[in-house]
Amino acid sequence: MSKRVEKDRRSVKRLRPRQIEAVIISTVFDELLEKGFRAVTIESISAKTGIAKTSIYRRWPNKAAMVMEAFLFRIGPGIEFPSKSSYVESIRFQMLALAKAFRGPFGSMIKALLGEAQFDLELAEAFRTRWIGPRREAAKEVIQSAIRNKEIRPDVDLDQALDALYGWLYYRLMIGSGPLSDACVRGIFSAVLDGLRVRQD
Amino acid sequence: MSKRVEKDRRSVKRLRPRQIEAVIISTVFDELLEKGFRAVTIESISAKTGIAKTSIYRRWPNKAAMVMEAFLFRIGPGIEFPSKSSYVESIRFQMLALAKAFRGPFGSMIKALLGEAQFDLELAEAFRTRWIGPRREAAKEVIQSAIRNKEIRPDVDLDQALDALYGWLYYRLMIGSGPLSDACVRGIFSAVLDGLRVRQD
DNA sequence: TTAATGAAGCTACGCTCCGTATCGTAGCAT
DNA sequence: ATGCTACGATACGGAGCGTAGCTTCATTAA
Repeated sequence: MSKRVEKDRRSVKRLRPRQIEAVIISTVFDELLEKGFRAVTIESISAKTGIAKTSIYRRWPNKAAMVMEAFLFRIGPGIEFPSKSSYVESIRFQMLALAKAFRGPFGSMIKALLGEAQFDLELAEAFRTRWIGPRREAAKEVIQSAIRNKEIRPDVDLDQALDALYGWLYYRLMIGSGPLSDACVRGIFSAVLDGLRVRQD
Repeated sequence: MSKRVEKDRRSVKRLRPRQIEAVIISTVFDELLEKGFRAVTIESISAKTGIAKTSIYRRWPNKAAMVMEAFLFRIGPGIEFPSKSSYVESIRFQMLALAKAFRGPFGSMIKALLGEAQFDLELAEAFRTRWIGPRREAAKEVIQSAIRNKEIRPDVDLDQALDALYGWLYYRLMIGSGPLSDACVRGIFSAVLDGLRVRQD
């Protein structure tokens, strides 16, 4: 317990503010991966890093905010839309990549953050504005391009189109009603693109 | 604090096991509505009802299980599919009713339970098998009827169809990316039914 | 009627984590 | 050299968890 403190009594003894931020964020991220959201506590991070609890509370109001910061810092810009032969194809590939990410530790983090966000208004807001928002904007642009390119109907609402396309991914992630396999992505993607209804040709 | 205990020292003094179950479930439900999931604790329910904490722990292993029981007991069978001129119409109306329910306290409970389920395997399992599962089965039957009636394409996977139709509802509930208004339901429903893609007629 | 038994109540405990306050002091800038 | 700022240490009160030991009551069976 707090090996660092013992070891550093002589040499370092005290970290610079900038270092503290970085050390905490990286430790939080690692602990998140290794032990999950519930196991990460302010106290455990303080103990693990040797940084005083008070120093953590000086930066973040609570655990959720701290974890969110670590999450966003490490995740970076997210998953891009690759260039493909068509915009629809680009969306399909991005969705496959997102589903793949959802299957791993990244998915676990989203699960936990979104779960916790149900009880924490600020976290929910942060999740919306800092994670969901930017990604929706990027996706909207691609869809608009697809509309201009006459691949997608021009009369659909962009937000509604996004929810129709991506909603089920989060639904399956949270509920676990089915796999997030490539086959599923392809199936649902084409179902939504082409419609469930029998054609009245 | 524990007015009941004082008051009943003479007359009732001790509840029967059956009564205890009922009193707890109904109190949990009310508190859930009034104060939300996080504010409901085993200790607060014990204090409110005057029933000993130990008696609660004799019945449920933890708060989540207790809350789930209260939720299911009061909610009952859920929202039915009404008879309409077509099966697709029936689904549309049921979805409108579900969205309406999601807008109220019932939606808050789903939010909280599903949020908590991200951290509690047993609760997640209970949520899947006792809430999601039965409703999916009912929906599948309607979709199968719709397929037999040639309203919906026969080549779609039932689970995938369900996720395409309903995923966004849970997504919006959890993330709050947009309203759950009737207009939205109509928009997304018809988008998924008819497809986002431009027809290649 | 009386004893046994099962279940409730009561109390108290140890634990973890929260979030805050206080205080001495190290590191940096001037 | 001197001050300012931020860190580390420590301590605290509080909530809530889940468990244990014990007493008390209601029901049932002898």
